[in-house]
Amino acid sequence: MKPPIASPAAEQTRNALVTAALRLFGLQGFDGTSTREIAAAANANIGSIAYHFGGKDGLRMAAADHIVTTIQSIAAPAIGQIQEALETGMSPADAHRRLDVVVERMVGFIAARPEAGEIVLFVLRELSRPSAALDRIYAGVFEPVHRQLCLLWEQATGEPAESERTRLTVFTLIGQAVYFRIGREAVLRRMGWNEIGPGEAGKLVEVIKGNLDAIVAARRRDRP
Amino acid sequence: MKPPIASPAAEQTRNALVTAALRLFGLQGFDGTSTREIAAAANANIGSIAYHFGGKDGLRMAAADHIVTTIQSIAAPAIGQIQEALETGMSPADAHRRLDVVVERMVGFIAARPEAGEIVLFVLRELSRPSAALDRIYAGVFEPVHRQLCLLWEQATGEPAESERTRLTVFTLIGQAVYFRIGREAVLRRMGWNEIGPGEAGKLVEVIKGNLDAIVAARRRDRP
DNA sequence: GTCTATAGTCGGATAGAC
DNA sequence: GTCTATCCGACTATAGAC
Repeated sequence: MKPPIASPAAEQTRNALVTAALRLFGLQGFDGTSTREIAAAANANIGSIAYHFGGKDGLRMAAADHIVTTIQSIAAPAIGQIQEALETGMSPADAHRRLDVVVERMVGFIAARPEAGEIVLFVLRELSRPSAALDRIYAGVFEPVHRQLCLLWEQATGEPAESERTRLTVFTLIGQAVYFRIGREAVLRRMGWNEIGPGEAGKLVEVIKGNLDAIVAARRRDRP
Repeated sequence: MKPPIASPAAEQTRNALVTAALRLFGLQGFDGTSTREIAAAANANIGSIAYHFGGKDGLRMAAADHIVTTIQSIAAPAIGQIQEALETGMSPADAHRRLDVVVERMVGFIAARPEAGEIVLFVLRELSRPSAALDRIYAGVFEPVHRQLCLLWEQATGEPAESERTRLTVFTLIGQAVYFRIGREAVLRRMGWNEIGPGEAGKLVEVIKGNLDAIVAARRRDRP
């Protein structure tokens, strides 16, 4: 637990530890990372981990919380805007356009942005080996974002937001983006790329947006 | 290295170790799994790991090789059949139908089959932290399968198999399936499912096949 | 081929000095 | 609050008995 009154120096140590832990856990996994390594990367002392977080597990939870607040602060304006539009009503074309924008942002964030990469990798590791940290991330990020997208999908296609098909379809959209992070190594080799930078990310966005457009159009044809 | 002449008992120990290692590495990661644990799961002795594989790393390579031969034996007939059809020529509709079948198989394999789950998890861990083991898996499984799919895609849509867009599109297809393994925990929670069994897998197949149909149709419209 | 014993390393946690 | 020293447990690898 965080002490009630924290000096600026203490807060700085805390932040450095959380940041380093997030990066190293994401890159090497929880088991693959030692507290000594984290302390060294944060220019902090090993003992400070126990002091600030009670131990390695506490540091994992703190990293998860950090992710939740980070993403929420990034996504809050976008979600608010969508929420507002949902309440005042929007046309299917408008919803479709907003979906395009979301895909663009999501692909850029997940597949290409290096700072975001740490977060994505951390979350993926939590997904593959769920711990208490995942519960917070799921409740704070995953579920609300997925729900928003389902609502947008309903506006764009007319399919009920909470229908099984809609929820699964939204997962397939997310999956297309996520794969370019997960399978990055295979993608790089097969494409002959050295990295997924802005240029490559643009190509991914184009393809995934093309897929989205095709799927939305087909679904809309199903419900005239 | 495998000794030149192996008794049946030795071979059995070897196999038990590789099988156990594959499962545990996939579930817990390489660092998260101890050789003691593997030996116990295989009903073998700790020393036998050093004897048969030289050490923990050798066991990882052996597990990778096991995956390659397993998948190749499963996929060989399907690939041969496609290869044959490619040589004698096939209609776009025929190619599209074959793509549907591939998606069905792939989703069933990746997302639902429990025995396959071990393999998928192992591969995903290798992708996120590439080692020499990944090289074999990539060359033996990944690259050839992806290449086949690109050829099928060309037959179905008319887009060149090795164009950037085709290769990326095939990755988005794979990504849709893979995500249901990676993000399984999030999917289960959001869908209110307890597992991804045959029933759930059927729903995934339906959605992903629907997506595939929509994308293929759109691409074909682009090249009349 | 299989197993036991052991050497050597590294990890997380803690107590106590400052 | 920060840092050092240290304990104790767990791990891999190896040597040698059988």
